[in-house]
Amino acid sequence: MAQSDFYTNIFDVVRLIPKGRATSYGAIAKYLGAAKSSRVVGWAMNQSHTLEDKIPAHRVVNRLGMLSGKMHFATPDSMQERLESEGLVVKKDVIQDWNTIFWDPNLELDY
DNA sequence: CTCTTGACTGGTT
DNA sequence: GAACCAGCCAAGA
Repeated sequence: MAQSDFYTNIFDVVRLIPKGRATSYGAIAKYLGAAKSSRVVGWAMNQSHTLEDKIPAHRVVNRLGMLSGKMHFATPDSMQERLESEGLVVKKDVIQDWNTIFWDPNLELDY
């Protein structure tokens, strides 16, 4: 692979996020066995826009359900727009009912 | 090669 | 409860 396996795994998990749900950087990192490398997950998202295969990075937010990376999208509003179009409720850059929307790969997926 | 920064998180103060 | 600090890892200057 061009990128390290860690990066590939990150993108793979993000693509598996069901529509109408979202997860956090830490959850992905933890799923990959690197709970303390959440920053790298964020960095991977930053790289995602350079990839040929675009990934639903808008479904990945910080642990508070806040759209921390919205400013890195083409337009800051595109992230919220996408989430809302998928049935999520976003208010003030924060996903409402985050506890319900949260999709934990550690619970939903299995190696 | 060294230093800084960052789409994070958890623990302290 | 907001603010600050430390750890972790990759990329850019």
